[in-house]
Amino acid sequence: MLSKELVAASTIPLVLSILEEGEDYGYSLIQRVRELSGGQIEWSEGMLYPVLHWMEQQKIIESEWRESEIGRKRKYYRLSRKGRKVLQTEKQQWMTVNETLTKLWKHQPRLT
Amino acid sequence: MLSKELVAASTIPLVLSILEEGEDYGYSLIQRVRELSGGQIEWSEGMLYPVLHWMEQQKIIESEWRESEIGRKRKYYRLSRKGRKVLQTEKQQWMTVNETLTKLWKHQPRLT
DNA sequence: TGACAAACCTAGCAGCGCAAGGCATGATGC
DNA sequence: GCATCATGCCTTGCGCTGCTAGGTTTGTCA
Repeated sequence: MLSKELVAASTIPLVLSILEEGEDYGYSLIQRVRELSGGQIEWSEGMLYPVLHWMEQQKIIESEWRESEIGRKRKYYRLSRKGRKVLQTEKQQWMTVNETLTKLWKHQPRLT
Repeated sequence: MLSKELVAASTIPLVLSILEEGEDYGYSLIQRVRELSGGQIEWSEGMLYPVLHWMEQQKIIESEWRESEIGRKRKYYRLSRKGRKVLQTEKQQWMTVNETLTKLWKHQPRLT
């Protein structure tokens, strides 16, 4: 189980990154993330839906109610133009931290 | 400037990783992180000191007041045995998320 | 017909991040 | 001799927000 801080930090980048590959809906996002992470990342609906609403309000994603092939209604989300930009800066930020950590992890620890 | 979520998620891994290389004190940690990140990560004292206290209380780091060579008192921190274990799981968690994101970023976005 | 999975929603409040403010001391400059 | 800056540590308090817990609807399968 991941720390809640790490979950908080990665939720938006993950949602944006998945939507970059094509539209998707909430319930499915939860499962995609579980699969992609090999079961390590477990989102609850209660945390995801509010995030999606916030992201839509910020206009970084757009939604559309549609009937799926199997006859069930779903709210599909896709990236907006602004969302693509946000994703770029999120990527950048993530990589900054990642590089800082990686730099430290490459060192052999000093012997003291 | 990094998002506060990302700062929250990376603080403990960063502190532990720096201390893995050898003991250090609070004020210096702030500067080390600034340098390591090329000025991207800016910790405030108000957020760091409480974290250090919490970490000490959890016994993942240990502290010792010492007079530095230049005659100023400093509180030096070092990793405990438990801290090394925590660092391992933190690393693992970080890499899990990083790999999930990297996996997504490698794809060419589908054309829709 | 009732039980489960799929799919979505939100009120409410516990908990905590950190801005803001405080203290002490050494060095530097004039 | 005294003001100012950099170094170095500490904590209170409260504004914000994450997410638990609870809810609804619809389709399907036995």
